[in-house]
Amino acid sequence: MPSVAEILIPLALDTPYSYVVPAGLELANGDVVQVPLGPREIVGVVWGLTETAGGSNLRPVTGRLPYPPLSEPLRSLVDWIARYTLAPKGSALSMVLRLPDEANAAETIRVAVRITDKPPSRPTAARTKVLAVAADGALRGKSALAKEAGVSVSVIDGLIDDGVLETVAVEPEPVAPRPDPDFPRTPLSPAQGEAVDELLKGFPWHQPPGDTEAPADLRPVLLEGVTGSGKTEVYFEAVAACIRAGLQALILMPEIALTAQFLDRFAARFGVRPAAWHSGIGGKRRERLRAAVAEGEALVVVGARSALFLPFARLGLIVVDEEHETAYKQEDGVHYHARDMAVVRGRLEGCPVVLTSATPAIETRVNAARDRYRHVLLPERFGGRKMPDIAAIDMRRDQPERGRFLSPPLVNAVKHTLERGEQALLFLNRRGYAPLTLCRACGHRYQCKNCSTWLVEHRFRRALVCHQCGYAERRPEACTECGTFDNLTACGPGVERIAEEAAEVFPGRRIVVLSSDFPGGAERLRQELDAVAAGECDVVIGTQLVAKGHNFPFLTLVGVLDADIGLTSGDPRAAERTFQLLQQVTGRAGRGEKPGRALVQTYQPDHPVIAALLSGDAERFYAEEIQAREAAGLPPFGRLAALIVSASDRAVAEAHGQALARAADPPEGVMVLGPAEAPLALVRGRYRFRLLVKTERNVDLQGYLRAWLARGPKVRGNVRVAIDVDPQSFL
DNA sequence: AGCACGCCGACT
DNA sequence: GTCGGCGTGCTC
Repeated sequence: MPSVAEILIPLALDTPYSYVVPAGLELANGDVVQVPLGPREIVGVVWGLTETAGGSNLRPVTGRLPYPPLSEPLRSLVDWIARYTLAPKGSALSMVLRLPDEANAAETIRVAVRITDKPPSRPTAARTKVLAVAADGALRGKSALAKEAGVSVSVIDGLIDDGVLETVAVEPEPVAPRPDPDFPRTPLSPAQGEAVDELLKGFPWHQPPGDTEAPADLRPVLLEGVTGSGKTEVYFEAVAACIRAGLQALILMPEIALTAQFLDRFAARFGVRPAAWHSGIGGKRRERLRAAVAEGEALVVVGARSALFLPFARLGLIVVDEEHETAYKQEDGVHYHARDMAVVRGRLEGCPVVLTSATPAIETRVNAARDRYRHVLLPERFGGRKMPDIAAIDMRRDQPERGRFLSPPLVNAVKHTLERGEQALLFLNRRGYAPLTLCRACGHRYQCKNCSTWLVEHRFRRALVCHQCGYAERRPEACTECGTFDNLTACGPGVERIAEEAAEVFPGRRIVVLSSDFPGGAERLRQELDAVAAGECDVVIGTQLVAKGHNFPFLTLVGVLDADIGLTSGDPRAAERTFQLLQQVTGRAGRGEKPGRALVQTYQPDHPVIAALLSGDAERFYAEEIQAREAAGLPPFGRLAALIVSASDRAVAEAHGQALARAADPPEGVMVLGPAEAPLALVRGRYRFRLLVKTERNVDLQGYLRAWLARGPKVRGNVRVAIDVDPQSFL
């Protein structure tokens, strides 16, 4: 009887394909194989094996590939994610199986040169310069040496040919140096020590001293502690314990937080920087790290959400840092939330999962409150540092002049801060100069021609820009609608406009604007962040990116320019988002010795979000918000989903979306909310139309959505429908 | 994801 | 007349 293998192929296919296993080939589930598919050969994974009677007309498996097989938990994760997200199984597999693309296998050349005792046969000026540098006998990379000597690489090559320099093959830089769990570290505070004990309690690989048979508790743990309470040091101890137990640990971080600062902090605890995994690491290095993970060599991996799909050999712990971060949401291809998938992977691997945050997501808080998750609290800042003092500036009373956005009390506070030689941050979560441009003559508002959003003026670039799809046009001199000359007006402030105002109000001060569109790109932005952290700037004007990642030790005053932004956005998570963001950004004040101060400009100081922020009473905010959600049947008590219809043609996307809406026929407990607030967006060359659905908790959302799709207009090749279960953003 | 087949418009 | 755009369907 021939063996038949079910092979899952990492393409948008729902089911595995069957192949005959040729005689002499032993296959097991999870093996990585090559199979013919149409005219080509492709990589797949053994998803099942059967014995079948009768000669079949199936094509044979070409052979097994020399990669570690996918473990059972990882295969279950693929199945689980495909089921939960309604994505084709093959698509889910493709997140796990990113095998080497030979194309970009280039790694920086691993050849170093060293001086020999042979003198150059023909000394030239350039050669002398090189020899002066190389005289110390140290090993250097070819290009590094050329650069240091100020000559071109060909001079070095000439010297190698001449025998003056010798080449030495260099061991590739280790991808995964071994962290030392017992590296000397600064002692923990008593509160931290207690949190560590509490955290480890119940971890299956942890034996509490003196307690021989403590029952394992595999519930995920929410590690909650205010900004500056030292959560990181606490979970580092869990990582250390995990390494001592001979297991691997994964630390997930939002992409933005994966900074040199964090890696250094890790190095201070463990002696070496951890292996880092993110979209930027490519080629050979990526493959070597992957292999090191699969062999259990890499003990700790710090990575962005895609690290969740690495083939760990012995996973012992997953930490999700800043678990409330929206960056954990994957919004294209397979839509998933990395925090939740981490919890699933932990369950499948039988390993503990720790979620950390100063401002947990509502759903995580609810899970903790209902004992689905354990809850470990760090209520105080580390080392007796005080929480910043937060006060409101009521904009109805302390109005700035017309056309200005900084209120007099805030200006004064900044001036005093600067006089003391300290830093101030003005926070406004709006890039560009002005969020809306309109014509004074005819009232025409400039809108993106792709998306349903206003165009944002970027004065520096002299352009109107769509923040959804990146569409940009030159800011017109005359209204494109009525032709009136020079009569466009900028409505509302963005960070650029605040910078303009700050330059007038704080003359002679060094002012920097930090936003994700920083001129010169991500690398320049990173340098600028470092410069700010080093105190080389007086006033920082920043968007939400300053709320995360970097610490600014000289910062003692935070001014929130418009705390009310986002409270009226129509997003069911608006209150939660705003609270988290403001809590994080005001928490930046006073990281150094000095206690910090935050001033919050608002038109509605009595709004529950603002009031909770001012009083520092996060508990009250969570309690009220949870109650409101429950009453409205919103997540985490009900569920939300979006159907995302996409097509390369705007009209097609829209028409198909509307047709789908008409075919909804919702049963009891399901509400089709209709198109999202700004339903249309252009994403990567395709128009997306978003339809929102809300269900009560006990409704089978997956089943309903499947039925709906089956009933709706037939999905043709150019139109695609994706399902985003519990979407995190409605903008 | 590729790749082929097929149907339409615009070129030597 | 054909070249080539892309929409459509198929791959065990």
